Amino acid sequence: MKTTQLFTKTRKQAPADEVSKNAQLLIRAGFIHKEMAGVYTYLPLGLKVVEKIKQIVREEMNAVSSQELIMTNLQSSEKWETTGRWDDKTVDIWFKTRLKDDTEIGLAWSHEEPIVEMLKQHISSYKDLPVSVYQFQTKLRNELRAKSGIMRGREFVMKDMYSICVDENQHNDYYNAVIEAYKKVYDRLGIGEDTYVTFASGGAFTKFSHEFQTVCEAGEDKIHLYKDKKIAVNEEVMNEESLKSLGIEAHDKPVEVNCSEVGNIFNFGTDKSEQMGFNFTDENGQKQFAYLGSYGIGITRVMGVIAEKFSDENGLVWPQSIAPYQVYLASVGESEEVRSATDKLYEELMAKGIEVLYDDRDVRPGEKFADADLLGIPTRVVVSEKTLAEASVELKKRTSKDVSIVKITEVVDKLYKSIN
RNA sequence: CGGGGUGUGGCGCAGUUGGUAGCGCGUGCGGUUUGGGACCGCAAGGCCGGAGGUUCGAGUCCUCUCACCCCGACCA
Repeated sequence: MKTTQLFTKTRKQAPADEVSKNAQLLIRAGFIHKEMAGVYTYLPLGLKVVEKIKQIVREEMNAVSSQELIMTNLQSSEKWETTGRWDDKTVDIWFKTRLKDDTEIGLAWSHEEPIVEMLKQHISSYKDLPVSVYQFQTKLRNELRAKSGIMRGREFVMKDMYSICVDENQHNDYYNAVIEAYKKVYDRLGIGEDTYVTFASGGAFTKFSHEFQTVCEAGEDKIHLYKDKKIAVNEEVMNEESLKSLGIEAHDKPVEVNCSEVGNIFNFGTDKSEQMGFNFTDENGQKQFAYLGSYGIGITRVMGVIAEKFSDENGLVWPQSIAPYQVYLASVGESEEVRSATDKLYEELMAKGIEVLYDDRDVRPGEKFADADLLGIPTRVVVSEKTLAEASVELKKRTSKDVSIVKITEVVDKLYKSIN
């Protein structure tokens, strides 16, 4: 992609109505556009990042034999009434609307009840199990107060997965496999080291849930880390009873850190299937209640967390795995020689399948460098008369100040190897 | 939802005691520039969130309303 063709330009100033770092940077860099409080459009650059995050999640969910589908955003009230969660007093973030015939319907803030109802109709035998399905869907939540840019919006993209197992062992095995799959996801997203499996409230259905909390100054949660025991506990469940059940003693001293919840998984056991009448026939012809699990990852929130965590005073700093482009190619000086050499390099990089953003604008070098930094592209390649005099180009990592000189004949291979 | 704050060209802001809007960035054209967001000139672009009111006259005062931001509460 050439900068002159790319939809959206960067801007020097962030809009006054954004305070959170992630939104300021993402807006300045042209990744997102604010529609209203807590509601953002994902522009071409932002969409690329979202899709890359989704693809990593997709690969890891497929690896635990889950199958992708997509549910609807319009939901009937019936499905939620069986669990008592249609009530606005129980779930206070519902967006509700009406059909022309006055039927009240809800806009999806979660898909748990609808998906269980749907699965019920397709599963009747132990031979159908275990099953796991997932989707990437837009969730709509009528939050009283949106905040923190894309980290807590009223409309956001979430991966939610649901597993159905025949018994506790099968279920626990799967649940643990998902925990491992989640760890792989966060590793690949570059936040593995700072992401902790955390004990948290399980809400209405389970005593505890597991959250994946990423250390982040802008996060809304506070967790207590017991590093020696490798246990993290959400502040919301810090009480004697839960600490005792986790084997934490009085002399264990935790470290408190701000975190953002990037994933949350629930072990429902058979509670939910009993409530919703989800059963299947076992080998003996007996009706059994299914074991259910639910597993979420906030796709757009993860993007916000990464934008917050890795950015510096010059802008965004994307991990290579989710950067919108791998290489920022910039020509310095507008001589015919520089121009044609850069054009040629651009074509060669493209031919190798390297995602490159070519800054082909006729602007001063400083502006190109500033934009390369703001956009957070991992590698910057500069072609100028100076470098061409030595048949070379400059290479610079976004995360480093060092500039290396590479022969122009070798740069494509070198980049290809560093990316693949 | 409680408390606080802000709405003026695309963005960031200024606008004195009310006298029918100004700056920077950005944009277009011309020119000089070209290694960390250059500079000169010209130009386009706003009825001041919306409605009502006071007044000879309202961006400036009053009322209502909408939107947005922050703190808190909330976050199965």
